Amino acid sequence: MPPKSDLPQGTLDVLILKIVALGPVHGYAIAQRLQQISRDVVQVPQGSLYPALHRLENRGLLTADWKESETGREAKFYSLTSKGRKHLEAETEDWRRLAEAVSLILGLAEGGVR
Amino acid sequence: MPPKSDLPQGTLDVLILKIVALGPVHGYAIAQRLQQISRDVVQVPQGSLYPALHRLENRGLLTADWKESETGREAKFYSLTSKGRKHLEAETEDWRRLAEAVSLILGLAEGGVR
DNA sequence: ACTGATACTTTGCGCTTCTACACATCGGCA
DNA sequence: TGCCGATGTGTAGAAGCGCAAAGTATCAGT
Repeated sequence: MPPKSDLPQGTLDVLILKIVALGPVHGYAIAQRLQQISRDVVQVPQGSLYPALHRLENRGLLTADWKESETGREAKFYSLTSKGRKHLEAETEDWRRLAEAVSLILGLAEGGVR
Repeated sequence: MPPKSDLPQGTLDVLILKIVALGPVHGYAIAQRLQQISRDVVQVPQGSLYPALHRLENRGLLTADWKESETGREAKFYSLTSKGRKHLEAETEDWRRLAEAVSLILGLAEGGVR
């Protein structure tokens, strides 16, 4: 079981947007899914999750509605706005480019740059 | 030419350590190499670079010596300590695990989790 | 009656990054 | 001679973000 990693600043937003993009979900479920899919590498504390959700809602990337959850309890279900969808695409592209660049650098051999 | 991406928190340290690991270099050259290798994806402002270097030095991961640079000017050359080398290995491993997890999540299809 | 899981909220701390400066030397060019 | 860009290091202020911690509430199982 791999130990968890703290999330770099800005990464949480993209992950949340992506999960929400798969269909309306409430906050608690988002954290569970992230943890589950990443096999415990990504663990989102509530103190990080809910402020992030409010942030995204204030930016107009998410909308929220109170509905009944699967367990019969009231929960806030988040959906992606069209603005959020565009943002997700851009952020995803950014991540890909960055991840490629970082991997390139970290993969450098002792020889240096040629 | 791809637009630059802002670096997520903590990523800068690993990149710096990696460049320094290839051989002693001064700060200015570190920024140049990062930008060059990443094809302008990674651009390190001086206001981010030097505080990061001091931070790493204070943590005992880097040591600094004033030497004459290639152009004949005085410059601070940074070297990796053994502690820094261990740290770099651990951080690199962390990055790999995280990048894999994030890519996994961002690569999810509309179908959701099975 | 108690514990654990579900579900949301808020506060305060600490850290990092960015923008914007400031300072200094050197080479090239008009 | 005067100016500008590149080289090279540095600081100050502001803004953002993630995390720990604590609080609130309901529900299922023991």
